Amino acid sequence: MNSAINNSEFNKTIAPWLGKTSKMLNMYIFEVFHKNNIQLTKQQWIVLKILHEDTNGIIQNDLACITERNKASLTRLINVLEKNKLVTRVPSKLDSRKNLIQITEVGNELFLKTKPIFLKSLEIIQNGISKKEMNDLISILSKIQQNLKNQTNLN
Amino acid sequence: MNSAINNSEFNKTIAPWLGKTSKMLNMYIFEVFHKNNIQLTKQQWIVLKILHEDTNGIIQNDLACITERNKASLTRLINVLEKNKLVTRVPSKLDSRKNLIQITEVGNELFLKTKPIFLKSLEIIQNGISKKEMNDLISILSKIQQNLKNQTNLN
DNA sequence: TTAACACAGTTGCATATGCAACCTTTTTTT
DNA sequence: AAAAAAAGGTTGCATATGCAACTGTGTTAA
Repeated sequence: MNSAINNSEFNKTIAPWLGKTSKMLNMYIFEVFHKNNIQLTKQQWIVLKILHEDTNGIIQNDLACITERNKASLTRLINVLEKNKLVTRVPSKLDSRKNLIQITEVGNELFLKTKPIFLKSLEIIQNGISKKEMNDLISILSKIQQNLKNQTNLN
Repeated sequence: MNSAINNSEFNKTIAPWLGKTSKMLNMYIFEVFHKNNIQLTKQQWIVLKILHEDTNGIIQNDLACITERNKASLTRLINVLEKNKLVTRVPSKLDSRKNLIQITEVGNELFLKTKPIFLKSLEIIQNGISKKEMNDLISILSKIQQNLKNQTNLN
């Protein structure tokens, strides 16, 4: 049970920090939503956010691209959201392959209700971290993302 | 498809950066392993790493704690690893509730084979990031983790 | 000592996610 | 125009993960 002191090579890399912090954040958001009787995951929330900002609707492939998941994952995410009446699939009239995903009124209301809660929660967990540190953090993560993109594209 | 320019409040928080970078990293590691014909996920690798360092074996609850997941998740992670002959469940003789999870020889060999590959991959994606930046990053993530812990503990 | 409690693991149910294969429909090639 | 290729979605199969409920075992309190 002694995981405290561990200065191995591995633990000086981002790998253990990134995954763990990200998981903790997801759980925290889920918990906050839960306490407020909101049945949403962070992932679902982000999809709602995007759809809230573009009420014309977005086709699944684009939504997958924007939210950084593959289309199969997005299909299922939309399935859940549709099951919960938060979004609808509207078949495109111009191209019958496409679905336009639109946020419903219920979805929109839920989003507006959760937005301040979500942002407030993020504020709390960024407590004690300066604006500069936040910018640094984002800047470094950007670099890492860029490196990751370069790696996965080449070959 | 235009997700490029987006300076909303939300995008200045860690939320979108953390999740995305973490996911990209997991996928990258999986891809690297795949290319080297290694059937392992990053999560599995980390469990192997811990078991490699403690060949006496570790009981599931402790392993869950060390790897920051709940015991149900760990059970299934171990199921996969056991299925693939990389670890074994050894029932404790002192307390028949407990299982000691031990790495097998096959698991150990696989771990040793993958370790340099893993570390090399991390080096690559940390390319262009100074030691100071890495330390800053880890320090900030530590703070965030601490905040998250405080939040989830208090009620 | 027996009843209550605590601990270790597993399982059901749910979400999230990726890859590969597949079906339709549209676009491009020939 | 017919064949080939590409695009948009869905589905099967797999892993990862959490919560809550449950089983079995050990420890404590009455």
